[in-house]
Amino acid sequence: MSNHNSLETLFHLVHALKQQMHKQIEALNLTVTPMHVRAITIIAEQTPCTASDVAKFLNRDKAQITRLLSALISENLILKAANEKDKRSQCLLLTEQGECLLKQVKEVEKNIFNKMSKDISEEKLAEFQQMTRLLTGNLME
Amino acid sequence: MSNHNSLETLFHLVHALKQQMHKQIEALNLTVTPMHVRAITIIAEQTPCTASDVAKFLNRDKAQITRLLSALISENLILKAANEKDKRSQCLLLTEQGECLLKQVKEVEKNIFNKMSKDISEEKLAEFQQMTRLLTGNLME
DNA sequence: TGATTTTAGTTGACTTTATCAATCAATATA
DNA sequence: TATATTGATTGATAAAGTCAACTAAAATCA
Repeated sequence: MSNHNSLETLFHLVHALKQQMHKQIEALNLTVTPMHVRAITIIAEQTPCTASDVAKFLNRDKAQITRLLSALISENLILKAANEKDKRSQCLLLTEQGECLLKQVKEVEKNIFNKMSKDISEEKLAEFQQMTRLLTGNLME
Repeated sequence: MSNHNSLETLFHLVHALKQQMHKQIEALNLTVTPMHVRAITIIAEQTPCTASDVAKFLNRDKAQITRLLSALISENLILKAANEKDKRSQCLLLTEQGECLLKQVKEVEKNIFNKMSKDISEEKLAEFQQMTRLLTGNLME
């Protein structure tokens, strides 16, 4: 496995993923972006969840997260509630509209996952994910 | 392997890759971007190579490729030569400066690859790449 | 052969993603 | 108590990306 080809192979896969996600989200006439989707999912799955949590999970700059969350608030998909533990931060919550969107998005992700993993065994997929995590861990040391 | 986690896992890996690449390119005081690097590598490895070839290889829009190549020409990293087979297109070639950059970039990629694959067998890596290609193929059908 | 369709490359306009720097206030640490 | 760190915001800017429209060359069709 030569180094250039392996890196390029991964870039290709993720690019294909993003294109597929874009296509299916668009087909549902949803106006959210991939990063919106990811943020909403994180907020739905972590409790409590602050901007800092999202930034850490995604390993992104605080500035980007602030803007991303601000957009989601504007779209009435999430809201901020005071964090009793820390006056500097706010807890993020999905609105009803956000919950509704999350359901649609989950469906999209399922479709994409099924398409991607067609004819591939659960075992192989589990191995693949394990390897992905290993590689990521190595890179982040 | 749940669908959301698997997609997220891949995004994390590629994000880590890009960050690592950025860090190492910056450390060499090179002013190129990741896409510059990828384009230069493609041009070096395909003969003949036209803008259309690059766009197809990367599965990107022609507009982006035109701009990318234009930037590389401005930086004197590549040049265009008439394509005798088709008056509409031009063959892309690396300049000496481009060749020099390519060598540095190859070193960066090798470092990243070695870091990423630390303690992982060649066999496992080959399997991983094979799987990556399968998944990409499924998505692009 | 001429008409029509497709393709290579360019430009315009706009969107999405992303980071560094600076700042202020709250919290943690020495 | 003084100092350092952290949460969030804003400014400024860069990189990556796409759709649309266009022109000219090439391919295809009748």
